[in-house]
Amino acid sequence: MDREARRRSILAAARDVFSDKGYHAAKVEDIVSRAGIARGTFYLYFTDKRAIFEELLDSFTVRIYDAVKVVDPREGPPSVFDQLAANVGRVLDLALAERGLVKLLLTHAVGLDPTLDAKLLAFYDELATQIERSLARGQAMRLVRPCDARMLALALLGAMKELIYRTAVAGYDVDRQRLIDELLRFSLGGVLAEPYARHTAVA
Amino acid sequence: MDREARRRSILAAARDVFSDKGYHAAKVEDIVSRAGIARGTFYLYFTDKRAIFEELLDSFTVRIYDAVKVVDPREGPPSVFDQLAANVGRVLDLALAERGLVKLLLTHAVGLDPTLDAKLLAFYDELATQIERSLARGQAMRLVRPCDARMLALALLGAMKELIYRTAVAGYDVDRQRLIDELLRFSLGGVLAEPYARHTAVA
Amino acid sequence: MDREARRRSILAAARDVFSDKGYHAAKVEDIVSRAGIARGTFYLYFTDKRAIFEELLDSFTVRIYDAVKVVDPREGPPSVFDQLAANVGRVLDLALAERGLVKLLLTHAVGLDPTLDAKLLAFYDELATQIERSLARGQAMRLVRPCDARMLALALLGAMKELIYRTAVAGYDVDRQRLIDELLRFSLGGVLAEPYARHTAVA
Amino acid sequence: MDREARRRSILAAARDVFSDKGYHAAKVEDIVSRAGIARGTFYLYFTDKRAIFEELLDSFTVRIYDAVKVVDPREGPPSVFDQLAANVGRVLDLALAERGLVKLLLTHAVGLDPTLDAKLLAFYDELATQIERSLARGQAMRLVRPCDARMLALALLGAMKELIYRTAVAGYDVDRQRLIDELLRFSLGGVLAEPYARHTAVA
DNA sequence: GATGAATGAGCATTCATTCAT
DNA sequence: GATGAATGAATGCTCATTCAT
Repeated sequence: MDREARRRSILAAARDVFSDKGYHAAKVEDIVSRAGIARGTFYLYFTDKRAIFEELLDSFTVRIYDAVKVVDPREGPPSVFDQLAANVGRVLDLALAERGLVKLLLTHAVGLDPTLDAKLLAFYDELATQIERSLARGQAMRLVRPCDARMLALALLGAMKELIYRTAVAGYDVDRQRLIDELLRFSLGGVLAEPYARHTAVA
Repeated sequence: MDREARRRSILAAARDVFSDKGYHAAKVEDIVSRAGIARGTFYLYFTDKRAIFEELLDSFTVRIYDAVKVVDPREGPPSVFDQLAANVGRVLDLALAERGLVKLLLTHAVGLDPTLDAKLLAFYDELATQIERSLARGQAMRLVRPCDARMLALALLGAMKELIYRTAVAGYDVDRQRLIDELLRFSLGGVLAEPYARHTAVA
Repeated sequence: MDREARRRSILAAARDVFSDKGYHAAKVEDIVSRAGIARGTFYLYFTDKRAIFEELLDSFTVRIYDAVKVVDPREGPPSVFDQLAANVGRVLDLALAERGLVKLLLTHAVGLDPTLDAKLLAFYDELATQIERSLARGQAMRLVRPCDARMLALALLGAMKELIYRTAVAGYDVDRQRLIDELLRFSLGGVLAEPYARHTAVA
Repeated sequence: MDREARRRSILAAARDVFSDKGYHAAKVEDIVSRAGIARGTFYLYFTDKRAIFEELLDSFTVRIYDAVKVVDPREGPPSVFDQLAANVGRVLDLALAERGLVKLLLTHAVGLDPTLDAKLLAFYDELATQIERSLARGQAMRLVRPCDARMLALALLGAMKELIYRTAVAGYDVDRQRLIDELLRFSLGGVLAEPYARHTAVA
C-alpha cells in the first residue's frame, strides 16, 4: 500500500470514528484500530489528532466550495432557476454521499475551540457572501426585490444548513428533487399564497 | 444565602464559564471559583458537571418555548403579521439578553454526545412542529400556498437559527426591527421582485 | 498530616527515588508509591516531576551555602586553619548526612538539561568565587603565595567535590578527621616533602 | 565508502549530537540524519543507541590513558617536574581537541545508569591509582611528604577534572602553559607563601 | 548492504468526583 | 451544610528498534 493510499485509509477511519463519537470521545486508539495500523504509524502521517480532524474538515469544505458555481444570470439554458437548482442539488448530493463529513462539519466541529469556530465561521461567511453577491446581482437586474442582501443571504444559508443536516444526518427522509424544488420555491417566493403575497408582505 | 439563591448563583457561574470556554474546556474548578464556593459544595447542588450543563440548556429551551406563542389567525388586531413579528421579536430579545445561553445552545451543546444531540434535536423538532402547524393552519385558510409544510418549517427554523446565532454570538450587528421585518418579508414573500414572483417560482 | 509534613514526605520519597535511579529512570509512579499517596496528590504539591527535582537541588545547595562561612583572617582562636577545617567539616558532615542529595547534586543533576547545567555551574561558580576571595585576602596578607586565585579556587573546588563524591556516594571509607586534615594540608602545602618544597616548585 | 569509514562517520555524528544534547535528548534520528544514513543502517553498525555512546566513551578513555605516562623519577632530563607537566599538557591538549568528548565524559555520561556510573568510576579509579602510585614512589624516594596517597590522588584527580571541565567545556579561557604551571605548583607546593608553608601546614 | 515505514511499549499529566473533617 | 485534600482512571504522544523490500 503506497503512502497516499494509506493516508487515505487513515483519513477514512478517522472520518468514521469522529463522525460516530465526536472529537473528544474519539480516541486515537479507535482510529488506528479501525485503520488497522499501529499507534505510532498514525503519527507518521498526521502530526496529531487535531490535525487529522482539521484536514477532514478542510478538504470537505473545499469540495463544498467546488460544488457551488456562480450563477450566470444571462438568459438562455440553463435558466437562472435551473442553475440555482443545480447548485442546491450538487451540495445536497455531496452531503448525502458524505454523511459522515456532514456530521463533522455541522455537529462535531462546532464549538470545539475558538480557532476551529473561527474557521467554520469563515467558511460559512464565504458561502453567505457568495449568496449575497448573487442576490445583489439579482437586485441590479431588478429580479430580486430591495432587501438587506446580507441578512437574506444568512437566512438562506441557515435554511440550507438545517435542511442538509436533517436530510444527511438526522434521518429526515425526503425526495431529492422535492427538496430542491421546495427550497427554491420558498427562497424565491416565500410561503404566502398568491392573493396575499404582495399585499401582506408589504403590510 | 438560602439554598435556591446559591443554586442560582452556581448556575450563573456555570453559564458564564461554559459560554466562555465550552463544555470540555470548562473545568469544575472554574465554575466553583467563579461562584465562590468550595469544590465539594458544587456536588451538593448538582449531581455532576453534565447535569448542570443540561439544566442550563433545559431551562433556556423552556424560556424559548414560552417566547413563542401560537399565532391566532382570526382577524383583528394584532394581525397575523404582527403576531409573527412579535414571536420573532420575543425570541430575538431573549437571545440578545442571554447571549451566553445562546452560545451554549447553538455552539457548545452541539455534538457533545448522542444523548444531548437527541435532546437538541427534539427541541428543534418541537419548534419546527410548531412552525409546521402554523403553516398548515395557514394552508387551511388558503393564506399559505401548497407546500411541504414540514420542509418549509425546517427551512424557516434554520434561517432563524442562523440569524440569531450571527446576531447574538458572532457579532453580526443589525437593528432589531430591521431584522424582524426582513426575516418576515423573506419568509412570507421570498426574494423575488414583484413581476417575477409568480412566474419564475412556478417555472 | 498537615500540608507541610506531607510535602516533606513527598520530597523525601522523591529524594530517595531520584537518588536510586536518577532523574529519567525515576517514574512519578515510583515516587508516589514510595510516598504512599495517589498519583494526583503529587500534583497538588508540585507542578511536575521536574519541579520537585529542582526543589530538592535548590534547597540542598542552600544548605551547602549555609555550611560555608567566610574565613576571618584576624588572629585569635579559632585560627585560620581551624576555620578552614570547620568549613570543610561542615560540608563533609552535610554530605555524609545527605548522601542521597549528594548523589543528586554530583551525579543525577549533571547533564540533565542546559537549564539545570547552567544552574549547577552557577552554584559551583559561587563556591569557587568564595574560595577565590579567601585566597585573594590571603594574598593581601602575604599568607598566600602569588598565584592565579581563580584557577586555584577551581582546583580546590574540584578536589573537594571529588573527595566528597567518593566519601558520600562511592563507598570510599575514610575517617572524617583524617580527610579534613589531609585535604587542608594538601591545599596549603602541596605534596612535596620539605627539602624539595620550595626548590622544585620554583623550577 | 568502506565499512570502517562509515562507522567512523557515524561515530563522529553521534559524538556531536550527544555532546550537543546529551544522551536522552539525542535521538537516533538526529544521529542518522547528521551522518546522512538511513535509520536502519545505524543498526547495522551498532547494536543500539547505548552501545554507540559507550563506544565513544571507551575509546576516549583509552586515549586519555595513553596520554598519561608513568613518571620516571630517575634523574636526568626530562626532570620529574617536566614529566608531570608533559602529562598534564597531553591530557589538556586532548581535552581541548575533543571538547565534545570531554562533555560526554564529564557531563552527559554522568548519572546515566548504574552500569555506566560504575564504568566511569572504574576509569577515574584507574587514573587515581596511577596518581597514587606516583605519590607512593615519590614517598619512597622522600620526595613526597608522608600522606594518605589515595586521598591526595583523589584530590589531585578532582582538581584536574574541574579545571579541564572548565577549560574545555564551560568557557573558562586560560593560557595552556599558565594552567599547567599553576596546577603543578599548587599540587606540589600548595597555596601558602614561603614563610608560612611549613609552619602553618603542620599546625 | 541499505533503506525507511511500521511498530508498540511506555509515561507524565489532568480533572471529575469523593469523603473525612 | 460546607469544605478542599485526596483520589486514580484515562489518553495523547514519543522514539528506539525491527524487518520487508
